[in-house]
Amino acid sequence: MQIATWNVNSARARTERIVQFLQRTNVDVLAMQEIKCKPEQFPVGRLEEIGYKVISHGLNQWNGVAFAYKAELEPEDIETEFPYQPQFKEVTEARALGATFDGVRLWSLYVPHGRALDDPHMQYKLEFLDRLASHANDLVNEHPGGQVALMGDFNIAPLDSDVFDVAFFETHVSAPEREAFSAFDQIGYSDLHRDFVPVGYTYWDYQDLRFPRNEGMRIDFVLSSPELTDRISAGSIERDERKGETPSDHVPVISVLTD
DNA sequence: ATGACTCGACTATCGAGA
Repeated sequence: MQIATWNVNSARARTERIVQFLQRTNVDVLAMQEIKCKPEQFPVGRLEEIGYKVISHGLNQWNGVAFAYKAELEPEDIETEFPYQPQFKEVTEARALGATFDGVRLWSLYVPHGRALDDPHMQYKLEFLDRLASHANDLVNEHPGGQVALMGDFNIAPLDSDVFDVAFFETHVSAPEREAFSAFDQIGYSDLHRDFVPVGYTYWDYQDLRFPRNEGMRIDFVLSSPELTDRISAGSIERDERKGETPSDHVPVISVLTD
């Protein structure tokens, strides 16, 4: 099974990009973030034409998460939030979508940005990660041998080498954020791509020629439970997806799992 | 070239992104 994650920065603006990616890679499940639409606005018909179905969760033009999956798969136990997922301004935002495919529990996740170190959004981000780690820990404790993948835009660069200039950034590289990210390692989850692609970015800002200058950030990850980590046979960052007409500012990350 | 932001929204500036 091949799974992928991609912050598409609008499902509607990126429809043909998504279609071409699915046709080119033939992935079984694609977790998407920042779909920026409600389910009734998602271009479901276009994906059905190429043999994929869609589950999406979006409240408005912000955030939004989804799965595109091969039509023959049957997702189970769909959840549009995880237990104790924090709210922002009394709203549980569309930042998490869970579904089980062929016995593998997948979460499509769009971790809050944080905005600034002293912004309330940063506390929201840290709480979101803390409660996500709690849930991830519960999943493997309650189901020993459970295969779980936390897939998405974590909005954290864990290593200095994951950004083009660590001094340029305040958020995404701070100690509290990296500590929150390392909690997943402490409960046994692994970065599924680091061994295959030790160096490389997944995001380049649209501004200031960031992509031509290769000034990016590595902030999109697949964090896997031990039993799923045992199945990984290849991983890639699809850097070429940042090229061409109207790309997302993020590129897809693909994981190949043995059967 | 991979080239100087982009998206969707109260359609015209603006919040948000990172």
